[in-house]
Amino acid sequence: MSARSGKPKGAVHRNTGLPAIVRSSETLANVFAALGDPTRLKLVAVLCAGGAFSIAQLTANTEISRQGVTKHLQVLAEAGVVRDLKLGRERLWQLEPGQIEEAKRTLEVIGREWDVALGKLKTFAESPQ
Amino acid sequence: MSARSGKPKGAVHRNTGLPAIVRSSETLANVFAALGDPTRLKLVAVLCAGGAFSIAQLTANTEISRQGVTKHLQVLAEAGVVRDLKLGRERLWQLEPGQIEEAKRTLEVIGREWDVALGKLKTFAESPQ
DNA sequence: CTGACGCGCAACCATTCAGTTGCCTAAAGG
DNA sequence: CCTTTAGGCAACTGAATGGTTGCGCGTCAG
Repeated sequence: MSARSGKPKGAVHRNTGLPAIVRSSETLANVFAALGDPTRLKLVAVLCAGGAFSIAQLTANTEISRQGVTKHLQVLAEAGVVRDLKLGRERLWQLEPGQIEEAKRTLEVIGREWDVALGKLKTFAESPQ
Repeated sequence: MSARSGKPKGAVHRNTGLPAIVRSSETLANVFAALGDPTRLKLVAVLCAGGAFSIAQLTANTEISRQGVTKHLQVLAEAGVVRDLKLGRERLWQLEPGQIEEAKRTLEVIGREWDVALGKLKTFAESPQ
């Protein structure tokens, strides 16, 4: 902080570039955080192969206990990445690709924005004087 | 763990579907985890606007101390999302979009895989017999 | 030279997190 | 009925995380 002077932090979310990245950063960060664990990433990988799987089935693919898997699934559910549906005495889990789609779009925006910035830098460097 | 017994974890990464998602899940999860924090997400959003920023500049946009920002930048750097270059007594940070691109591709694969699975389910449900 | 600035290192604290174990409930099935 | 199977709830532990403060070191400017 110190003597860096003013810069009213509203400057971050102009409507110029990076649009909803900052706005809903909470929700979005939740999605990324949910995917930011090897075990959960594997769970998602299994679930995206289609269908709905029970906790016991999902546990069979991991090295951890059933309760551990349950906790991970809850994290994914709170981030809106998966959804559960009860069936008899089982609880089946399936992917809910909405939030993943949103996260993907964010990464696209970041990459695009970066490319544009590079282009501007280039033209600036090439401009005479 | 309990009755988890053997299970040669090679069964997880068949080459059947979900390709490199599982293989380099460590690295990939690191990238997602790095993006899975509001402060870091904002840092990335600022950095993707182009150019290289010093720590002091980046700190001005957040509510936390300079050391806090430094730590976050280190996390991002270890995930390969940003890169630093020393210049005089300053240390400038810029985006390194390679890993972000990789992460984006992963999300694309997940979505596509899911769509394919839905399609199969549909045709199966519609098939006679 | 001297002071201010930008930054790194290390210690420290509180909170969260991943994972476990133990026990309890409920649905099937013989 | 009794037993098995799938899962939920709660408590607990160790490790990681986010954040802070204090201090020391190089670098630039007057």
